[in-house]
Amino acid sequence: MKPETRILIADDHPIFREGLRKVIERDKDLVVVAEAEDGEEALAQLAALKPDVAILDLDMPKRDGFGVAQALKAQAAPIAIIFLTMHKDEGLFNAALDLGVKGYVLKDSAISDMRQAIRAVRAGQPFISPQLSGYLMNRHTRAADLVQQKPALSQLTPTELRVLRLIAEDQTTRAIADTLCVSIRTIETHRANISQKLDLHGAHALLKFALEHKSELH
Amino acid sequence: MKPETRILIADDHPIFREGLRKVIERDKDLVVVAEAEDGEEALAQLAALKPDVAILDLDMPKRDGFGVAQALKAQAAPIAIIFLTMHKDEGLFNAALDLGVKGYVLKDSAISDMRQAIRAVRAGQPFISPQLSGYLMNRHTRAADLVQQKPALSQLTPTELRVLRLIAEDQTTRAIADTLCVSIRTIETHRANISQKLDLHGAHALLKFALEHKSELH
DNA sequence: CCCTTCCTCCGTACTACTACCTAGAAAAAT
DNA sequence: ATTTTTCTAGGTAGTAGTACGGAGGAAGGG
Repeated sequence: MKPETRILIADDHPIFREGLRKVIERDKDLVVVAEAEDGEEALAQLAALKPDVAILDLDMPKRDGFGVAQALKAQAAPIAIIFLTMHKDEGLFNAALDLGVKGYVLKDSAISDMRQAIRAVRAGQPFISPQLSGYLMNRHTRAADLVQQKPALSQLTPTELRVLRLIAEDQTTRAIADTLCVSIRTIETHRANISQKLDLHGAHALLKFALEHKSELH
Repeated sequence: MKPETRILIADDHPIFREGLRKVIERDKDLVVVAEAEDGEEALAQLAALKPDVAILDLDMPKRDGFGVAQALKAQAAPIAIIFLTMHKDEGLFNAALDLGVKGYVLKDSAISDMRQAIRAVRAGQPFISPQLSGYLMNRHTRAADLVQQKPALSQLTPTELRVLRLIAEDQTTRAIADTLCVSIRTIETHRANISQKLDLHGAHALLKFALEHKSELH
């Protein structure tokens, strides 16, 4: 068997690459199979060698790490991506997450964190440098629910909460009625009451709300 | 002036406390002013000394770290809290965040991360051990779209993408038609084509999809 | 005991969207 | 120059959900 993880490092500073390689290869099962000094070279190497993990500097000539990630994404290549950057840029960070990048490591903490990061993304787990955890908390928590505590889900009755959970699972009113073994009309009443309590109006307001607050419903 | 940060360590293992103290006090401006071996003692010390940061083990006799944090919260004490734990427990983690705890460090990475964590929470910033970043992502985005890769938005035509964006903004078919100055029927056709291309079926599948992939539509 | 809350169910009208279908004009690709 | 794609628009039908309305029974606290 061969449980080793094959890695590409893309960064335009040779010294940095060398240092990172040394750090990574302290672990015997992590192998750096390629280095690249710009985005084009990285893509070529990635296509040729199909490594398991790509460590991409965001600041590179020709094509930056972001561009490389987009290309990989477009190819649907099964390569886990770790972004490496000096800058704590929230916009870039969010864009990276939206792209599906699971690893985001600050160069400051690369020495201590990179090996853990590689193992994490290899296992499909995300790994975010803790200095950026604030950004992560800002996502979706768009100040709305952090500033004003949750919009009073507490005023809902147990049954209403249950219905709301099922709505969040994209169940139709009929399906919910079957699940709870009650009439459709009952569920419709619950929907109406929930909407009224939460001040929701319009065609899909309830579904939208349920989807957005899914995680608070469990 | 006195820019030093005063710290309390609460953990029931004396050797661990000693080790952590050594690590922390490598930095001259970080001072461990108190140690406690259980929750009661921690609360007493906190009340007496009013340190800036409390590092609380979750697993302690008499009153665990969670209980101490709740008590501090109730007193509205201006003490930043860092939870320290061996366990990767998602429920506990979420409960901690809901309590307002900003620092959450795994014991594994305490040696390398703790000093950064102290500085972060001292500045009001969160610090989450990266091994837990997955939990953080689960909190508001159920991570569904990060795990599976994108279902080919590329096969949509420009107009279809435009319509999809407006759907994601919760616009009704009529509103979209008005915005684009075309007939409602045209938008309905677009919706039908988009749904077909993305293999979406059911009442609100399109809206749900649009909401979940909002970030990829810009 | 009364009153409130909660859960249950129904009627009617209306809106929004889906699910099929056809079809013409313009633009792009071949 | 012909074919294909894209955008446009419509017909007809059905489903899902909203927006009102009303009503009975069960549980619990005053």
